[in-house]
Amino acid sequence: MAPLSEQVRLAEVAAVVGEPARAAMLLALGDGSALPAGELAACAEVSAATASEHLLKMLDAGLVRVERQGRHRYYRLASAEVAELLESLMVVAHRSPEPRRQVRVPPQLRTARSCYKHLAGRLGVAVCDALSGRRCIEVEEGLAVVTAGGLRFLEDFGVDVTRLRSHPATRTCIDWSERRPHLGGAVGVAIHRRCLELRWIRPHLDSRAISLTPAGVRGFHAVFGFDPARFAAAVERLPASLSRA
Amino acid sequence: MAPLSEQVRLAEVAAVVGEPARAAMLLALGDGSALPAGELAACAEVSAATASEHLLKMLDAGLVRVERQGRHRYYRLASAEVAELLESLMVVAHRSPEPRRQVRVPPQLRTARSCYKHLAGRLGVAVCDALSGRRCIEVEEGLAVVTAGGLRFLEDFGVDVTRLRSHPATRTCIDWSERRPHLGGAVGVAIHRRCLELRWIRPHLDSRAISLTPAGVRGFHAVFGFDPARFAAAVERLPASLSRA
DNA sequence: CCCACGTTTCGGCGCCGCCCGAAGCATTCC
DNA sequence: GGAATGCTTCGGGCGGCGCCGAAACGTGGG
Repeated sequence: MAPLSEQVRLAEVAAVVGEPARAAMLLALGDGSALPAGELAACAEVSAATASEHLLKMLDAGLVRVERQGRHRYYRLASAEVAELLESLMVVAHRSPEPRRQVRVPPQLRTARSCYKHLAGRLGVAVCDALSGRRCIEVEEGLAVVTAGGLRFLEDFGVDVTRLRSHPATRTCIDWSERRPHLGGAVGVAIHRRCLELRWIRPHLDSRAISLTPAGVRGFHAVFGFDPARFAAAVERLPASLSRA
Repeated sequence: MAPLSEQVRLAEVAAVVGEPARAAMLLALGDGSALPAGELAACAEVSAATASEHLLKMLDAGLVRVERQGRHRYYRLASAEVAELLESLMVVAHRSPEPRRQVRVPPQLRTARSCYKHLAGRLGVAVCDALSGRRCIEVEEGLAVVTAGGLRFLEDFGVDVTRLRSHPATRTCIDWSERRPHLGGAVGVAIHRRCLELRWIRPHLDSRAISLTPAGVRGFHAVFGFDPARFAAAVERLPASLSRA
């Protein structure tokens, strides 16, 4: 009955995440961006003092890192492992029955969002499906293997595939809102980056949601075959000033 | 700032896990076995009444399932996703700096343990390394691809490889105690099952730790090339009555 | 049928941790 | 230098949650 320390530490980490204000902050950092303490306080809807305490605890628990920049302190997730932990929690949380209350995923998040460094939500799943349908990838539980045709496709799309030739596999994650897999790992990250480069997508400032630009609608139609109407809800309607570079 | 419901539920799930007694119970169930409420109370070192409350909360949160058998109630993890969540937590918990206190992983667990349905700990990592060294698998971040030689090796070992021919890749997990990858996914499960079949390993009753049988020592030496002395600490010293079938 | 046992429900106690306002540092801007 | 800004530290209040013993419930055994 010895194994104490491991249990204790697991519980400690979970307890740190398991506080609404802290969870809100972690989710705000979920796409890997760095935010100053004040903004995180606003995300969690608590005072600066309270937020500071929470941030200290998350630092101690190894969930976040901080770097000073002038009189700001920018916090970000400590590692990709923490992002994975958050995803694992989302999967379980979204499936949990929880008697009455029905879950409502905010439509913006559900349509398209970033998951650390790759695409998720309906858009992420659609990309995965499109590649799978064109035999660019073979999807099975937890991972996807890029085919020879997939290599050419990705190269045409503008992704650097040199590393991919020797290691043609990549991870997939279960998408918590869609309950279907989307591409993660190196390939998922590369596609996400390429979409940003092409300005097909634009992350929101205040959440992990993603907008499609008009160019993105055309591009996803031309390259992946998406019905332009399918992601109409995600087409950017905000002035560019409200979006990230 | 709308996305409330998702945050709330994530925090709820994490809070349920983030309580020492509940975490202890979850870890006791971590290998997928089913245990009655009373035994879980003992694992967590709380009264039956307290344990019952905890179990109710974990049921509500969708972390565990229960089935009645006579006057016992057997609890088990609700799904593989919950097991993955626990692993994610272990990874973060084990890496977290946490000022002074140094982590002590119980040696039994560190040497060999099961992780839901596959091998972990030093033994799990050693199997992964051995396969990798013999070019049976190509390991990269988050996954491993089985080579043609690997297919033959696994077939000789007695694993059913029919499905593997068309889908030659499998997941890897970061081992929280070794900080190195071990095999998960279908291949990891198959190897674990085969080792059980051959009676090379025997799970403990009271934790996820695993013993090697004398046959296991010989077998791992013959097939995977392990130094027999390397896992001497894990060789079963208990009477068989204390081990699971 | 009654008792033994495993489990859950109830009531009440005690502590931990979340919260905020105010004060204390640090940094930048004028 | 002084004032404004961003963040942290301190002190105290309050609510919630985990804990247990006792009692209720349900099942199986004699």
